[in-house]
Amino acid sequence: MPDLHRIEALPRLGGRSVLVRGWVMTTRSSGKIAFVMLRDGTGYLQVVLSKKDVPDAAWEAFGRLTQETSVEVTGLVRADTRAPGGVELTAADLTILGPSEDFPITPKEHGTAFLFEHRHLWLRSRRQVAIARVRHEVIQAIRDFFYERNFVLVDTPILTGAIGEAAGNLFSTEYFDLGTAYLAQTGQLYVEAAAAAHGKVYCFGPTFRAEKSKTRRHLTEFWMVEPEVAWNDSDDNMKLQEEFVSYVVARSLERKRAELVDLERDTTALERVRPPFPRISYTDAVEKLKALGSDIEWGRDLGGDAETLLAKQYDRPVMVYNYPKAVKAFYMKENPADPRTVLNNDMLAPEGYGEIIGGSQREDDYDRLLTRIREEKLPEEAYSWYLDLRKYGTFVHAGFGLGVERTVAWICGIPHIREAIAFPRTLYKLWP
RNA sequence: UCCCGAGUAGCUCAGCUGGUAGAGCAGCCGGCUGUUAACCGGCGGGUCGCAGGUUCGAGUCCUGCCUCGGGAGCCA
Repeated sequence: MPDLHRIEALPRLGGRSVLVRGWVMTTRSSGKIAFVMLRDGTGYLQVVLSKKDVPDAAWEAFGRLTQETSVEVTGLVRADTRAPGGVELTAADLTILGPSEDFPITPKEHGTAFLFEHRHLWLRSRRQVAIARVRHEVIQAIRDFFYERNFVLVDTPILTGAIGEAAGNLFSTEYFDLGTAYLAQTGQLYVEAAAAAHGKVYCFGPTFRAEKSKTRRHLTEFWMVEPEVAWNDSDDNMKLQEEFVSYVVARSLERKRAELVDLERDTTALERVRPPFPRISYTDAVEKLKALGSDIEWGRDLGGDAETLLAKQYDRPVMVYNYPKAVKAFYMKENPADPRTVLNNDMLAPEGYGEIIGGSQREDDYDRLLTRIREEKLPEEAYSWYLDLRKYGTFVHAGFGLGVERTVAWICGIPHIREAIAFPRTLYKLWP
């Protein structure tokens, strides 16, 4: 029997006899000649069977092929312009390895509810395979970016005591004799501690939000990468963000172009994603939005509609900085030039994908931070270790969080964030 | 929590002002030696989300409930 090869290797094996294993996507036949579209995870291959050239058992097996049957095929690799992909396999033999009865996901249309009920099987479809591979590249690019710049990865806890922001939107669980533990909604406070140890750090892991959000931009469990850099101010922070996002997009274009083409993504929109990104202050953004007909008022956070409207004015991600203090988290540093605002910024992706980054320079003054904790009526004791960071050699520092699924959804050009993760967790989806 | 929308065959949907439930795909049988979501002919397939009400008669009208989708709020 010939050697086993993956479909991705076949274009280089023209004229050779090979063994391929995979799953049947579709079959077609015209009486005495038959076609099988096969996938093995590395690619897609058309197999051609001619009744007179294969054993009777193989021809009979073809008749029993159904969608997603796993098979073993031997044959001759041949270039052929009639084959999708340009290469096909002229079968010498075909054996069924695992039958597949009534595969639920047919080549026709399905609704999203049905598809997510069958997410474990939907993952096999061509489109979902392409998205997963772009995600894989995005994550690898994230790690490479920080590795190349000598950031240290620090894994932050998923189980935490009362910390972060208000506890109402956190998942909770009993934790031995210590009372209630919460699932982390950010690793930021911990990376701030680690930044004083290593200078440049990041954490990367799952985050949990118990918000009852039902939108195409929200998940209850999502992946977030959060760099934190000692001695960076808000301007440095924004500079890092635009370099970072440009790097991730460029890597996706460079190494996953075929997948983006599969997804019918307009890659010219991604080619434009290079520094510098436009920057606009919150105050100027409000004026601009008003001129565009929005009913936004200074002091309110930007809603989804306002974000989309603003982002549409630019051909690459836009950074909005210095929001009103009242609508932002306690740990953000007050803007010395305008104490009504803080030194923060959001990055809005183009094409309506919304906020992919939220970041800020952190409050590094002990007394002001304590005042803010008290103003927000947060449990002071729980933040004693966080306050310690300002007590022992306080330092200017800034960081941000990037949502992986939102970024992947934007790069892929898919309408819903749920498709950007293998097994999404949403308000009504805990299975499969 | 609030506001919209949708539940009819395995799937996607149509079903008008109330009058005996339909199509395409999938499945099964047959045909075809180059198909590209192949095509052609045939066959089977239904508690119309649930409960109640109006009516001679309800998939269709009314009330309540359930489930799901989108959006608001919150955020990545």
